[in-house]
Amino acid sequence: MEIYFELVSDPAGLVRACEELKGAAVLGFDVETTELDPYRGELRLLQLSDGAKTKVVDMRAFGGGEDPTASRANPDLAPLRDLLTSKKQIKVAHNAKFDAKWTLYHLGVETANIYDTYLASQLIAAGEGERRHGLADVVQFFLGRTLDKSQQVSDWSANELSQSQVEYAAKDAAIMPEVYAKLQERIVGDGLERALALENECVIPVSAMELNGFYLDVSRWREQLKKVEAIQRRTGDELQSMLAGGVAQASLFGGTQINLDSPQQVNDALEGLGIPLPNSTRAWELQPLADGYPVVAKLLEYRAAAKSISSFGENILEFIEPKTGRVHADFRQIGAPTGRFSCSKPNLQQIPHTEEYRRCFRAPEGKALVIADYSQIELRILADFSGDENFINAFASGRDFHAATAAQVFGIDEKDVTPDQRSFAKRLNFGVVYGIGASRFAMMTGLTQTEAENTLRRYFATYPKMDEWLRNAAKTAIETGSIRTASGRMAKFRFDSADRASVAATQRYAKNMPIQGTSADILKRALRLLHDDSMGTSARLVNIVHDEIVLECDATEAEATASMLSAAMVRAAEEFVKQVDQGRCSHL
DNA sequence: GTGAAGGGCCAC
DNA sequence: AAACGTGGCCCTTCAC
Repeated sequence: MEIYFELVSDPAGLVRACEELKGAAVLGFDVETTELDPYRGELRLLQLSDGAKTKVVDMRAFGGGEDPTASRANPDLAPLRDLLTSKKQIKVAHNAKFDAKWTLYHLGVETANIYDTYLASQLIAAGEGERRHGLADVVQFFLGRTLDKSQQVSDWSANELSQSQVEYAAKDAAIMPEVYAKLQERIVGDGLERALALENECVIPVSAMELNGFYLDVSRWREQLKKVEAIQRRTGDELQSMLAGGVAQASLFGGTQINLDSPQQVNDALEGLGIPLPNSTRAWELQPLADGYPVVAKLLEYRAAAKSISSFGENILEFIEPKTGRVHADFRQIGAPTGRFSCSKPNLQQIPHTEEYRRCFRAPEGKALVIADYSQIELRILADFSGDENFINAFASGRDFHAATAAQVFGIDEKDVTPDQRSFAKRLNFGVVYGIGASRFAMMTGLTQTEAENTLRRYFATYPKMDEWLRNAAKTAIETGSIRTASGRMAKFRFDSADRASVAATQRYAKNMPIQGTSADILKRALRLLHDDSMGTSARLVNIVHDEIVLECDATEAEATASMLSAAMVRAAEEFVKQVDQGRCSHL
């Protein structure tokens, strides 16, 4: 495909180019950079295209470079900024977070009216199969054409870019309006407009969050690490000697050393000691044995320390960006088919919730962290979806939710609920949104199969409409092969109807997906509302953990930021479910 | 050496 | 026939 493009490298040329594109309703948008990380590299080219006319802007000619100071302040770039921030035109980009981050950092502007073809493609696929969502894959799938991406990793730092490089850059932007048209047709056809709007409106908040990064107190972190390392050494030594008796052959070098991190070797050693082994050496299987066998208790102690060292040790410090002194993790907007975010490098969504670890992620001097989470959001969504009066009633303000459930299920007064009964109710409440069955409930509570079945039966008899809703979700999944969240986000699945396990897995997933996915819808909506509300304030998004939002702001604005945050979260939730509490909101 | 698979465990 | 959903990351083991 031959395309018409123009390389723009002077102010007058840029004015003309932007003038030519101003009338288009849809603009393809792409950038080429020397690195993947905006803090590390240079924004080399910026491409915009209405599908017919394509402009490739040589950013180096406008003061571009690794340091964004010059390009951000360059008045010659005003026409480009106007175009990007114009709400009139849809900016179509593939994985727009990437382009948005570079333009945010190097041009100082928030791109408006983003349409992300990567997210759109993911929504349409609805978690189905092995489909890939790279631009070339999407072009192949939706347009039936092959896109050459070989120049993507070429050297974009050269002073003189080759003709094929510039042409590649132009093509990537030029094809976007066409990709947009095809995808949008499917989005509308599949009823995914609202879900995609949520996603597209989230791109800027997420881009900003990644650029903001999260401050980590390195000395507190190392302090904690030292403590755990000492525990690991001590428990490791003790465990070695306790296990020694169970190892068949003693080493020639005195002590018998086994690799404590090898489940296989540990398993053999435990067996040698005559310990009745469960199916695996997983913590929850070993826990019941810990009381009777000190060596098992020691193993669990060692494992906990080893896990902390390996997953939450020195490695996280390597993610601190020297330019900012902060951790800039990678958030995937549709990390799970349910719509949940995932996070990596490092995963800030799996930091242990204990005080020793959380205190390391603090606000820098003069700043404050404001943290808010939804209270029992998934259960509230289930209550709202099912309309079950008894279940909704358990949420009445001032009540202990799990105790209220226990009272209803066991037919007693709330003040007479025993700790055991409350614990059963709590585990049922959590399990029910995952489609728990009697066997699993029996295993986790120690009840017999029959007792577990009876308890479950009593639970669902107490909440008949909830039971009905869950059964109906499972039925819908089997009959239609798909299920949706409140925003219309869809999950498709294939299953083997002859295979009971596969059908059961599909039914469990179908019960959980709309709930988990609606929770994700709500969080995404909250991020957008919050972004708009926080304009002109000191509040900055620094982390999200499924139902929790973490902001950093000037210490003097902590109170105001906390009110703003919970207000935005409540408003977002109310767009999808009727009644919701803002949960806890704290600032430190 | 590199990479996939599997066990294990952190978060919600 | 009995496996409660979604992720990421670490380690060992084993094949290439």
